Amino acid sequence: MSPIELLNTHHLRKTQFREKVLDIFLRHDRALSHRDIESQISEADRITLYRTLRTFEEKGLIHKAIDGSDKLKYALCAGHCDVHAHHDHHAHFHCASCGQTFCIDEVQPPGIQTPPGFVVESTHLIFNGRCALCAN
Amino acid sequence: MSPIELLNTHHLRKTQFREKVLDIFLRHDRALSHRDIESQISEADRITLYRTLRTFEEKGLIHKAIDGSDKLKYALCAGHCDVHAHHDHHAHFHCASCGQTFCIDEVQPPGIQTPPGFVVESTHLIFNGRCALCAN
DNA sequence: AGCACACACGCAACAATGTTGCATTAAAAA
DNA sequence: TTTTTAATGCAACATTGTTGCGTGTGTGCT
Repeated sequence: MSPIELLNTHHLRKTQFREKVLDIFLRHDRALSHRDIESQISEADRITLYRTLRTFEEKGLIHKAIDGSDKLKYALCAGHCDVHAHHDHHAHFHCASCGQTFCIDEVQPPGIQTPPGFVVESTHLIFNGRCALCAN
Repeated sequence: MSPIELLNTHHLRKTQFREKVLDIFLRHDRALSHRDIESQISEADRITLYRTLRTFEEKGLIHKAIDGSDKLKYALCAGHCDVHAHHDHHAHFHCASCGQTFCIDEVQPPGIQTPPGFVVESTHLIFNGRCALCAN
């Protein structure tokens, strides 16, 4: 999947900036923070990036990757997200050492016994620890 | 458990400010953000609160309650945390409507099959949805 | 009780992160 | 190509978090 294809299928205008951002996501198989992305685009405009990420999330290209760190991160949706709802029920692994966040698609969050009256809309499962590189 | 007892058992100095903060935690059975606490103390000093919360977390009185919102929250430890390690493997429910976060002690996070080399140190399970009050 | 020491507090200054408004520019439609 | 619509870039501002330092307060000691 190329940046342009992604923009087309999600009915978004094709701009240089958006293509750059998507290209970065496609080249990294993990969740990225605002800073991660900004530092990889020369002469990136902070504000435009904030708005680009918000738009991408609203249109279902990316979703928030909740990893338990204080930083908000985003990851490319695996294709089953759309405009109406994110199906972000998958798990994330956050490395406490290098700060990187990886998507763990294999693990399914458990069912819930919430108190009566509570309605669950999405579930997040976070594993915190050390990645293969930092564990040694 | 009273504020003073908590400070004593954790070997912390008893100050007015700390007692106020602990009193707020004891009166609310849920995770609180910096803002939540600040707004309940008249003439609270932002910086002192940051340092108080950090100290409380280091000494094992409170722990970070990761709820998937962009805000960092803290909740009182249930007694099994200490100076050396937080046993924060329990689940949190975050209401998307009112923003409140509740601890769900009954649910146990599942085991993991992480990629080889990855070491898990803690697990967080977050349920996002609507609480009993907001669901109607 | 009084004293000394360590620590907590409160303030200032700064750094990082996120938001809003508006004029300009670029993409899509006519 | 022209018109229309949306994205961009900049300024200004709001919020959140950090660091340094002088002052005040709690605690242990004599």
